[in-house]
Amino acid sequence: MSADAELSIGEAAARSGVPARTIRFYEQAGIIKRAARSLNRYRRYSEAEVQTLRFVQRARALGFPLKDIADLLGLYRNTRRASRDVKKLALGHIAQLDRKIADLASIRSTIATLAERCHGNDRPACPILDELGAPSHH
Amino acid sequence: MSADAELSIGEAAARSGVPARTIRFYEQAGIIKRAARSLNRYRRYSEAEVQTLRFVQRARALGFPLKDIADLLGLYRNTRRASRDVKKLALGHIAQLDRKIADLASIRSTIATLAERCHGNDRPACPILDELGAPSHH
DNA sequence: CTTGACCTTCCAGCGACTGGAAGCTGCACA
DNA sequence: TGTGCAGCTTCCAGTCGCTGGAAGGTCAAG
Repeated sequence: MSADAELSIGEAAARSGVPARTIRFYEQAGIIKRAARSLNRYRRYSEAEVQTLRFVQRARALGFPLKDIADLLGLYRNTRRASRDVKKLALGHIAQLDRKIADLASIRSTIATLAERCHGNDRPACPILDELGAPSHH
Repeated sequence: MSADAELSIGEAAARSGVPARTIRFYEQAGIIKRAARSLNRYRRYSEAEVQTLRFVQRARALGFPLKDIADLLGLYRNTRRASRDVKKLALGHIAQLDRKIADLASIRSTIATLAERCHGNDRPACPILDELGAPSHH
């Protein structure tokens, strides 16, 4: 039950994998609570807070925006949450990802087609530039 | 051969599809040249400049960063360019896109797996939060 | 003569950091 | 005791590609 705050920000960074600067940023951004301070005004962290930092880090690695992560943390800490709410956030994020992937794939395919048709030699003729400069042929 | 600068920024915006604000931004960012001004200091655009704006717009729609677009515009205007240089830019961009798409797809798959295992009901048990909060099981 | 649409400039914010500057603090070593 | 350096503090600025707002000048119509 030790809620002791024994770690410096650098130690919390090392243990959590979140850079010290980013920890300060998350505090400033309101994602995590203001850290406790020791007499010299240095931030102090408990293992529980390191745990929270790891949570944030994993959620970021899954591409969740910080706003969603704040919500996820709230749900995480709320033992009376409904898993429905968590799933809703996840599915929303998946939908976002699908949209982005589809956009990028479409772009990729367009450029790839153009690039295939470009000789890529020392002469100027180039279907890529032709397409970009096309006088509104649609 | 008319290099007449007869259009206001609003008209150039309407003809090119690039918002007036964005045209000013492109000028400020050095993507396009400083526009000519009429007596009242309003910007004036020729059809050729509208053409350039469309070029930028199409390149943006293909996800090229503005830096690359500046280069592409240079190549576009240089009739002695080598198509090799254009293709190189395009292939570099494709590589970028592929990396991004792979990242997003991997994330998507991870979240989807987690979400499938989440009941999404009114009870708190949730594999998504379990995974995010896992105490460094690796 | 006033209204309203257009144009001008500059400043700020988005998201999620990251880097730098300037200044304290703490600890090891001579 | 000094000295050096790592680590901590704060705040400001930059990234990328816009977009919004404020405060003001200009112009044509009613």
